[in-house]
Amino acid sequence: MSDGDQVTGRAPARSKRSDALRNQQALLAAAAEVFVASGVDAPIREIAARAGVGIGTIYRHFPTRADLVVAVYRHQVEACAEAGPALLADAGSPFTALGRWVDLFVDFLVTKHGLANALRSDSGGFEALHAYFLDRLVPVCARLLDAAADAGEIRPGTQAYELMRGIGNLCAGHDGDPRYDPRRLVGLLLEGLRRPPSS
Amino acid sequence: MSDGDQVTGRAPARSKRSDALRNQQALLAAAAEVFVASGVDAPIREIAARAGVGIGTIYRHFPTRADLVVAVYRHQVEACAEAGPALLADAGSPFTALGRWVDLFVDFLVTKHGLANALRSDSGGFEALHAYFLDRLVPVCARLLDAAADAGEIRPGTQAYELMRGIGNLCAGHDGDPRYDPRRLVGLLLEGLRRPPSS
DNA sequence: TGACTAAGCGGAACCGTGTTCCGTATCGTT
DNA sequence: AACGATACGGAACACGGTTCCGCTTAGTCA
Repeated sequence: MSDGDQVTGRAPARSKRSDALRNQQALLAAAAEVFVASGVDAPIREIAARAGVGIGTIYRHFPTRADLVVAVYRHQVEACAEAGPALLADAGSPFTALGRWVDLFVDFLVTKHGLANALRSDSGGFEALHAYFLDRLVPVCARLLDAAADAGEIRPGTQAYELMRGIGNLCAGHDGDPRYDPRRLVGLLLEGLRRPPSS
Repeated sequence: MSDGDQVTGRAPARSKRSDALRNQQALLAAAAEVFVASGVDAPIREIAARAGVGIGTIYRHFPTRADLVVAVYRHQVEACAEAGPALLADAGSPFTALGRWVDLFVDFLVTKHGLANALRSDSGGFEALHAYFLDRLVPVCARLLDAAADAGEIRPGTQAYELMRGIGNLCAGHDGDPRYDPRRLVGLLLEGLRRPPSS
């Protein structure tokens, strides 16, 4: 890990210099994009270029590839968690918010997917991350679902864990096969969640 | 595939020149050794060096890594199959023959292990290979078991498929962890097969 | 047997990645 | 403003895959 906290703690930003912090953020964002576009095996240089930093910088912040992947993972979980309430407040309707949120969640899953490979050998740190991810996101999703249900936009009674699990499974087989677009199916799933027009 | 036959056929050695054939054999043997020692991701150069040929030669015979791995796989199955009767004839006792044969079989399994990875994407050719391997080897093992049982060296009634499956499973978790030596356990398994001294 | 041809060989050279290292730029402080 | 610590960038190196081409040699034919 490049910063000093455990999975359960918040990022302490223990850094000294402002530019270092800026670069770290840029790197996390760039890596997330590149991972989505090219998988976790994307060339380091590509990530550095996208972030607008040198190669040395990336190695200073994240000595190993696993460090970077884990950091992105946590960053994405955080972003997802924080985006929930924000979307609820900003988007036109709870259902729209839910839709946007699910989109972020899918981004996250795609990134997460190669992660299992990148972390083989990394002892049991993987399970801890997974638990963290569930603890953090299920409540957020639940709140979005509740809001949409309260607004009468979707049928009530859907369980957040179940929905997230379903989305996760839809994203699982994703191997770059152009014939299989998980996002399309997830969209369908959401559509199916809609309350049937009150007959 | 570099030679032109299917899984079910014998190697046709359709080549024209003798040295080409020799090199192909040397390459198969060398690759098998290197795969056992360093896994299927071993550098091409290392295999070429071990076989005493140039890099170009390896690429001419086996254009892709999968080609080489498949060829080694089939070569090993063949070697295993042919070694059975030979060992039975040469070794002192059927049990010794069985022991030696199992040793070869383990070599094969270790090689085979990384194979699944190397063949992802290679359509369903993998299942065909697996079926071929079972068809070819189960009878050989069965004959060794029968001979040893007839000689009173092991308890009768052991099923070849079951034994092979068990050995396969013992070799499965093999990740280069020095604390886990499949061969040791397989030895134990064989020892357990021995007929208890007729009480 | 010797000349000839093309199959086959070796490995230098090239490319794309990961990784290291150090001179330079920048930040924050005094 | 000056200065030391910190961080930055990217050239340089290491390493493995892949290509390509001049040389060697097996096999043939007279």
